[in-house]
Amino acid sequence: MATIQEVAKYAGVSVGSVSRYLNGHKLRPDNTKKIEEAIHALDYKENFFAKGLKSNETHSIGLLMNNMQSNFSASLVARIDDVLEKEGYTILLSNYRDDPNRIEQKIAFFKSRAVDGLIIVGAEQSWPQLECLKNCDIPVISIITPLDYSQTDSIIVDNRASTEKVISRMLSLSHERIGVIVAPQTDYVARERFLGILDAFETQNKLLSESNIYYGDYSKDSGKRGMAYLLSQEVSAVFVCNYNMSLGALQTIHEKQLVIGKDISFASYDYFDASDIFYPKLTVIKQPIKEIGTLAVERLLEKIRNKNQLQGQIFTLKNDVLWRDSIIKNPTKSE
Amino acid sequence: MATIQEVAKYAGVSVGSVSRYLNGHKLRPDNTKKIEEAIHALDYKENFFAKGLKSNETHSIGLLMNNMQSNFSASLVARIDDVLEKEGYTILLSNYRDDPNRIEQKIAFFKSRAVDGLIIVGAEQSWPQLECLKNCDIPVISIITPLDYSQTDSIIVDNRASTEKVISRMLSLSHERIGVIVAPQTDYVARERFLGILDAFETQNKLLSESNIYYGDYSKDSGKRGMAYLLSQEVSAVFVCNYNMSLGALQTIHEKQLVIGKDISFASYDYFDASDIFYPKLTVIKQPIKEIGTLAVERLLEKIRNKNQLQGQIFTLKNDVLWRDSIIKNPTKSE
DNA sequence: CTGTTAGCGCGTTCAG
DNA sequence: CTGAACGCGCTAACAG
Repeated sequence: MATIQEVAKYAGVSVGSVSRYLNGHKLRPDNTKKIEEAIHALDYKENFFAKGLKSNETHSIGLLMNNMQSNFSASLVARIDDVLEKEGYTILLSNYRDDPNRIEQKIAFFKSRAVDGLIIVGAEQSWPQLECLKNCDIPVISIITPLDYSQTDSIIVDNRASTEKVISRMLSLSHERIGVIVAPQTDYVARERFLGILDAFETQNKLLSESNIYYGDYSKDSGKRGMAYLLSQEVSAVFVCNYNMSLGALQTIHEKQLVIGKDISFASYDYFDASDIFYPKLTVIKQPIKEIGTLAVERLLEKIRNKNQLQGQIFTLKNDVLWRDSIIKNPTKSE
Repeated sequence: MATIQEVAKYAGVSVGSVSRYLNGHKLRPDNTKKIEEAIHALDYKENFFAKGLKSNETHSIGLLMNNMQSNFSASLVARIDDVLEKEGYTILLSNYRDDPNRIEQKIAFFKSRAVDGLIIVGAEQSWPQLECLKNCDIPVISIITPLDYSQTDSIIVDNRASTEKVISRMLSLSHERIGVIVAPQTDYVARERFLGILDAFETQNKLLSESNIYYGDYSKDSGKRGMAYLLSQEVSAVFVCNYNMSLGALQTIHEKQLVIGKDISFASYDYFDASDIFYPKLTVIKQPIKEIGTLAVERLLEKIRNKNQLQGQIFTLKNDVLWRDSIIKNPTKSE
């Protein structure tokens, strides 16, 4: 690898001139030309380490995912990569698998790699392991969950409002026994989505019976069990609060040979490839992944440029509801 | 950030001793103790750049994905991350979206970031943009497709044999009109899978009619059209060669209100979450993702330690076939 | 075993 | 506008 010194010697100028050339300063045309030739001839490439030693910048950001197994995760990573790439940045990726201890360790690890910023997906404010973000010297963006640290931006979606919409519609279609499979209420998004469900019932002055609520644990298996339980409660419509559990719920429905959009109405949170291959297609709440990714990167880079001086903000984006025929009017109710 | 010099001064020893301590050399117990205290008191952290300037190592590897939208991709990334993490390495991730030009550019980019090695997923030998791998100074592992460069390892699966198994079974179950949706034959995996199909027919002395082959383009939409076409050919069983096209095929099946495992037999290449939620579950060829990821990382690290001296090899892993009841005996044929 | 010191490649002073 | 020299933090080679 050619160094700046070699380029200088080859070009017959000083290293200072080469450095200035590389950093966009103007210098004598003949020198400029000689340097350009030298760089080309020697195939000079800047040295990442030497540069970083001075600038303390890597032009890379750390991306901490809570999991990697959903359409949401995969699309988000892809989007962030796309946007970042255009700015000459790259992703350091890691998956903390919903484990607060791992997240702490990974944050430290990324810092030791001198990332210029951090994007964290799905971290809970309540985790004590996040203390290290309190006085973090690099910019941090939280996605999915709001994090209340003075410098940290949060990008979230209207979990509550969008869930409310779907349940409202079910109620409007005369479903009186609506079953819901919810996630553990220890988590922010789980709570918000549940609140949206309650909002809908309240607005329409209806009551959600406790026996029509199944508390799952995010796993597909709990979705499966939940749906079996709810069917035993003779619900006519079901809403599932997350992707994995909806897979399990669908499995139960199919095993029992029930037909969605006929025997039962169904909707769930989170779009996935397969939501479109059923007939009818499934009604789902679709998060604006591209917008989330774009905004996250834009804000992060802005903070990097401002040396992390910007005050933390919360951005709330709107989900899309894909209305399909998996929800129908309750057939047991006539007008 | 405290430096090694400050630690040395605080501990009352020389920088050399501190450096040696940090690198695991033995030194006088009293000095060891003083240094440890100093490191703790000053909260010393090694400087990534200074270290790299000497060692030329980043303990990071570049991971180049062809896409990020399948279960396969997501699981592979997660696995590689897991295995790498234990060794103190991290992933630089990028997605070249099946674009040879982007791959070339990304390789250069990663090299400029001084990655210690490269894992490339799904690159085709025929791409001229891959020339840069010919005399690559860092280790390279190719996943999915074999790459014939002297230093490059390839980790592939038995596309051909596993496809052959599935088609053979369909033939054994008296299916005479088997439809297949295949991918463009410009790509390695597409060719292998197609060859597996042909193998099965040949072995059983049967003929695959050209009119029962649909050439898709990997897209879901082509799968949709392909299935509609094949149904018009009155096939009794269908095999789809990749994930996206199988989604489209399933959509058509459902739209036409056909029941898999009754009206039609179905199988496809690549496992996905939703393959399990149908009733019956879908027969799929499942790639050994974890083994692929583990082996890739192991070989890569081995090559890094050997300074890329190891001769390139091809490793072929075996797919798993998940046999489910989506394939049945051809009901129109009696014994 | 320990201390000293010369670079690694670059940016940024200075003095010219 | 240019060139020389220093220092970023660390390792390794050498001398003690």
